[in-house]
Amino acid sequence: MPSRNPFEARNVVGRRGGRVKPPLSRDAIVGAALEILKRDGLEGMSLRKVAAALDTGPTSLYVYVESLDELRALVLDRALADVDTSSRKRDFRARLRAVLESYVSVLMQGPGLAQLALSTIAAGPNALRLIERLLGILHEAEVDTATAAWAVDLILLYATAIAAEQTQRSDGRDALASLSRVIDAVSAEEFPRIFAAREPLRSGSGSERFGWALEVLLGGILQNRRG
Amino acid sequence: MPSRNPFEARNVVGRRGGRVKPPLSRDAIVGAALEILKRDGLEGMSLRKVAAALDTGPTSLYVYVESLDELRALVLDRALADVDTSSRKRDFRARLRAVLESYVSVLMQGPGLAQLALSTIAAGPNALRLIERLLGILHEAEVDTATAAWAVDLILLYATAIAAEQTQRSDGRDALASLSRVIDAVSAEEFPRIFAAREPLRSGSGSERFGWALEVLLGGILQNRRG
DNA sequence: ACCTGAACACCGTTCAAGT
DNA sequence: ACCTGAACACCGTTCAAGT
Repeated sequence: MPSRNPFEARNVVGRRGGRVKPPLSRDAIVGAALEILKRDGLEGMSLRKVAAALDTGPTSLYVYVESLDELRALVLDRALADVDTSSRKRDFRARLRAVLESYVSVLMQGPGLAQLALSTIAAGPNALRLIERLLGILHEAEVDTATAAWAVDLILLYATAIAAEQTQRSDGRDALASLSRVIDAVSAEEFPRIFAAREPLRSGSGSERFGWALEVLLGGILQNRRG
Repeated sequence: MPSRNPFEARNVVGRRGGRVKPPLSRDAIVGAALEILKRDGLEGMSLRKVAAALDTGPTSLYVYVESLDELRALVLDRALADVDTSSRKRDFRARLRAVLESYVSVLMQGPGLAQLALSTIAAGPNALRLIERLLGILHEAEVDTATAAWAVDLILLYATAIAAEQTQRSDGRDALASLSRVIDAVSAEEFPRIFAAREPLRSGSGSERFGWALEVLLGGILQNRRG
């Protein structure tokens, strides 16, 4: 008896390009979708492409996934599994920074991931694990629970937005580079302050600005405790 | 001679529902698109719908607009024309808050506007006007130019994200309400800190949190001046 | 229970042809 | 210069039918 179920055989026999066709499953679908998201961006991740990658038709996915929206949420949480929350650095600032840098670097693994994180309120198990860890670090920094709850929201919002800004491109051009060109073209008469600030508006590497912003947020949070 | 150009007549004669069909123009297209965006959200704003609203075919729009991406950027800037930057309140904090509240309320005029602002780096004339004003307010608050440049970025990022979070819905359900349900279901053993913070994580009206976050940002900025 | 093909109601964009 | 119809290469989702 090679298999108890006659249909099972298909999973073994079905091939594409000589490789065995893996059985469909929620996990397989989410994995394939994440790969496509990293490669083709948020708009490029379609149910039809995911289905094609798994050697099946788009309708088959609906057995495992309710809608594209649900798939997007699953993909986001799957990606967040790679966030390293284990930093044991002594200083709580360094710990916070290490965890957030891991989060940002995960979101920057491809175009679309950060955009997905911005347009979806993350609430899967890996998002919860990250939130739990950030709450813990703020607790060690003697931030009360009520303040920490709002602070985590603010910090994650910022980190996500940074990652999105950094990976954003429109029409294949780097979006920040386009902004830079607009700023350079501003007239001193119409927008004197932008003109005066045109250097710092464009300057600073991603991580420089990230570090500064983290100090701003942390400083502001510590001095605005609600508890 | 009723008209110098025989084709001109079409604009006068062409009607739909008894109303005169307005001539196509960049402005008309952007205006129609903004209306649809406010009603149907970002994904609902399609070139084909805009064309239909203007009683023409989708291909006609390409005479005035390069792509959907360009149209989106134009629509965002058109919406930002409604931002009131004229506050003359005495306290610079109150001034900053008034301008940002106007910005957020504009983005909350419908679903999709805030989402659009998050996914597009705003660089049109109305975005520049807003940035100019914020730089001015920070200057009055004695923030140096270099710090102000980064600070405006941070503040706008936050305000935009708040508006997006607040107007976001997935599958017709309020997205924040969904999150609230997830938090309520969290186990005290697996995620003790989230469990402990479940009240404040959900609590606070939009404007309460907005006010707090603004104090955090401003406090942090004032104590982290780079100049 | 799982998978499929066909169909429906949409998309953005291009291109050749018209006025 | 402006506008159009037809066509191309895509979408998400549903439904009836298959194993």
